Amino acid sequence: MHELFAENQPFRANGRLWVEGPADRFLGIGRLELLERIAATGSISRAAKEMGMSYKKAWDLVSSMNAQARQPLVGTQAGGAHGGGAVLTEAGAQAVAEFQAMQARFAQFLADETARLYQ
Amino acid sequence: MHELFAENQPFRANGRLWVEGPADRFLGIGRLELLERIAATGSISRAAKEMGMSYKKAWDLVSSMNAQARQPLVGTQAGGAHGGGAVLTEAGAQAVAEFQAMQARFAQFLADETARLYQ
DNA sequence: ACGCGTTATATCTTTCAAAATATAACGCGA
DNA sequence: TCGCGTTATATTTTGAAAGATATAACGCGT
Repeated sequence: MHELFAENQPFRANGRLWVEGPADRFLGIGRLELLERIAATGSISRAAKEMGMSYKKAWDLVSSMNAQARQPLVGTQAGGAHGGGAVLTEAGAQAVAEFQAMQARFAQFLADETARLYQ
Repeated sequence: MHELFAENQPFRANGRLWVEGPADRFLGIGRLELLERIAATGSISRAAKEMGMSYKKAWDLVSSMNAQARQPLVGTQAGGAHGGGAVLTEAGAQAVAEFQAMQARFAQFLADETARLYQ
């Protein structure tokens, strides 16, 4: 039994993980979910609505990611069938997959650190 | 060479790590530094001043930590020689040491993840 | 030509956390 | 007894981020 963090294990390690570029944040858990929902819905506005996020905020995030990546993560079309839409590019799909994996390793790290509090 | 995160390695993994209790945050990088400076200066107010933090904010953090820990991390005295002061308890010193170690492992994790972006 | 739903963008408003300010209490030493 | 620097606490102010609102542009289908 550990002295500092004992009694019903109420403490746990937690954290946030992201990838940052020279100036701005590039990818985090919120941007990841946004990309996932854009892929699922084919629309920035629908993805934003699903997340309870304003369209402006979602668009700003997409703009930030597209500006920083060598190739855009999201392709957009204004106007056209159904008014337009957005799709994940190949680079976007790759970014999603890589950050999902990074996030999974981070979850394991946090679980290990929480266990260590009581070892 | 990696396709997504290439060219002069401008991207890096970064993050924040903390220990949280049932209700509130318990220990993070800011609280750690505050504890370290309290230990060094023997005073909440001096520690706060060194960090460019208001005394109130520092006191709130100390209060939060002391309330959540089984034993207080910081002992305080109002009044007395030099007006009073604050010291790190044994539990406080232990918490500092443990979180420093956790933070070091996290730094290694982040370095590994940054390297992986370009592997 | 017009309507529709979307992207694209600017501006205004709100909210909320951080900071600033103020005041009391404490207890030793001069 | 008074001053000092500290802890302890409440209240007010500020500022930045988030959200809301407004408007334009786009291009396909009817």
